[in-house]
Amino acid sequence: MRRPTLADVGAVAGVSAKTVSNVMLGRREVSEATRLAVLAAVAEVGYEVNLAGRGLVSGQTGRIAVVVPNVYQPYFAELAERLILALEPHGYTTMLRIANGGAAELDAVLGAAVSNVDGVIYCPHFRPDHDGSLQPRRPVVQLGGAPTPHWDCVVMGEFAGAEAMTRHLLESGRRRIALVWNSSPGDKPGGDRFEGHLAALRAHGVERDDALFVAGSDWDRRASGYEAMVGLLRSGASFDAALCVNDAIAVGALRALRRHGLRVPQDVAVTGFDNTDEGEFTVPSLSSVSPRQEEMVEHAVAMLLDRIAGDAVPPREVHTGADLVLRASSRLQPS
Amino acid sequence: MRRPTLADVGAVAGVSAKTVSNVMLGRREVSEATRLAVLAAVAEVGYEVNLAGRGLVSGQTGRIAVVVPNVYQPYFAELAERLILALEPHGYTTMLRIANGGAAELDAVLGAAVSNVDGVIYCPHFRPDHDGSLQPRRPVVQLGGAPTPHWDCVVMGEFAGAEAMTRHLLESGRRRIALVWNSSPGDKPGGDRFEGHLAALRAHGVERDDALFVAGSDWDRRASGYEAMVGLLRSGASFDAALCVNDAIAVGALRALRRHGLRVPQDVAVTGFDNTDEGEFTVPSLSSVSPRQEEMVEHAVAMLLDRIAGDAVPPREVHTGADLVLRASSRLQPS
DNA sequence: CCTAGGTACTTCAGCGATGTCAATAGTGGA
DNA sequence: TCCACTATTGACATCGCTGAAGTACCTAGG
Repeated sequence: MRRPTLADVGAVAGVSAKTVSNVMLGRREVSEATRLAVLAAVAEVGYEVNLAGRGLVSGQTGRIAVVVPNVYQPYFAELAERLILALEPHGYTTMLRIANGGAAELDAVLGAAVSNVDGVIYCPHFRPDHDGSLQPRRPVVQLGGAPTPHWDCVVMGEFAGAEAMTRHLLESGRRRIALVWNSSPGDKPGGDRFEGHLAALRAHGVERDDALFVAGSDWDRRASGYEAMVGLLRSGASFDAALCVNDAIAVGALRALRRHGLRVPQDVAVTGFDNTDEGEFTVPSLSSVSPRQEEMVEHAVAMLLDRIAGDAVPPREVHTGADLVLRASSRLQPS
Repeated sequence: MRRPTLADVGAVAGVSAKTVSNVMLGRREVSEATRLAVLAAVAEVGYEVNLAGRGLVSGQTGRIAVVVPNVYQPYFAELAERLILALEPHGYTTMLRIANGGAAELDAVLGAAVSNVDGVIYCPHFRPDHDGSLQPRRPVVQLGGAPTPHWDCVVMGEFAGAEAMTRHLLESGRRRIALVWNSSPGDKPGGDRFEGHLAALRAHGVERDDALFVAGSDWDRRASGYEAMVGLLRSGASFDAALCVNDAIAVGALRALRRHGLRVPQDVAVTGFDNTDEGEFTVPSLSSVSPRQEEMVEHAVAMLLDRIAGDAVPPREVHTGADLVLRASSRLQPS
């Protein structure tokens, strides 16, 4: 029960292996009669192209690695799904790789772990501290996260989104806005989301208060947001809003506030980031920044295909927008 | 800038390509001195094994296709992540394929779409109506869903889980248990979960009432559970519990009940299935059947590896257990 | 009738890696 | 000193496929 080869098909159809190859590749230099005979033989013996053989000749694999920190987090799951579906029509299959943490992520992008793919789409979790000493061996496009000058980046509207959401809170009369972030403990806040938040504060003449900054453990799990918010409540800080770094953290924070007897949004407004499906069903439903994933994925795929085709311009940055999705958790009136 | 080959490494190390190959494969018939020299040369030229070449010789690809209906649904996302991580230590990389709906799913399992992998792990969405006329061309293990006699199946504790949860509801004094299912409209309920539910009803002498069966659209999205529950409420049926076919549906149902002014669990107990992370953070937190995913994934991977190794016994069925995770949504006392 | 040019197909080499088997070097014993 | 044996290493063929180049046949134009 050996897997049939081109030669086997050719023997059945009465032509050479090369002619069968030409038919499989859709070449025109094959007569219609031969083509039909070959296709019949292909069906008869159940032939399937062996991509190893083809790849050996072409030097291409037809595969793209998508590197995400995890996939149980709705944000990355949705991203991964969109990427898989966007790559498919271009003839690429997707190797999904789970890698999180600086070293593992960089290895997944730069190391031997992703050999045998034509390119990499990298969705970072932490800001990678890559000093540029290692060059990627194949085209890399980074999707989200803090941009680096080492490869192409699609930068989501982090700054604009955080700024707009903070402005929304300020305009609703909130003044003491807590930040529930996901940096490792001891870390300083940073990144474009943080900068966007600061910009809005400055624009409204509100002073920044570091006592209102709290970070969960290094996972952006719901439980981490819960812990972080519990910590903030215990610290005795007073605040009337919580800008959470993403929806998962916000969901955890919502629960902590509820447990603590605080009403959302009357006592504290809560907002998230990513606009995951889940936010529509929380109690109260969650205001969030929607990052236009579709647009991001489109850009990432287009840039990667350019690179694979041999485009050699220096690394680019594409910036996408962000939209506010306002729901009950940040309105003054309860839903 | 051609990609270096075994011969290139050999030229640097002063040995033949074959010896380099032996080093890469970890063969013992290489002296320690040669081994070190080769490894140094590998690092120097940045050599990476070309899997196309290796695959051509070995006839293996080192890849497994994981077919899921979607990945934005936490149940499948968690499953996919576990599978990827479980396959990695065995030297396999995962091609994640998104396929939903009977035809697309079967094609993804049987058709040419998954050629060039060593095996397939298939997580079905609908019960596949496969008549067995098409034989899979490579080892297939089905993970979850209704078992078929056509390939190996890991059957989660659907019957046991649904029975236990229904029993729990009955023992808490609930008598009119609505079923919020995910079959297409017009479909009859079915499957082991349904049977498990019926068994528990029978055991308690409670009669089944088809007016309490409601199905969302064919997606197990949260929104679908919302719609389904709205429909049930509009129908005027009276019920004191809702056994939802999965957590996503349950989350939607919770929202619909809340909107309608019904209290959970005081007026209506709500339960889900899958025990996704999200259920811990809903309001109220969600009772759910936990399917022991870890165990399922373990079995699936083990069975697939057996098959790939050439195990030719007839298709097997492995049944895994299920655990009740009881939270506020099905307790009589509010949390 | 001959030839140029096209069509349809075949033959051949080679992509990179590894299995087979032969060759070589080194070791210990007679 | 020579031989048998083991431990390493190398030469070659091969996996399935496709690009390049070649062959056979046919048609049209002279």
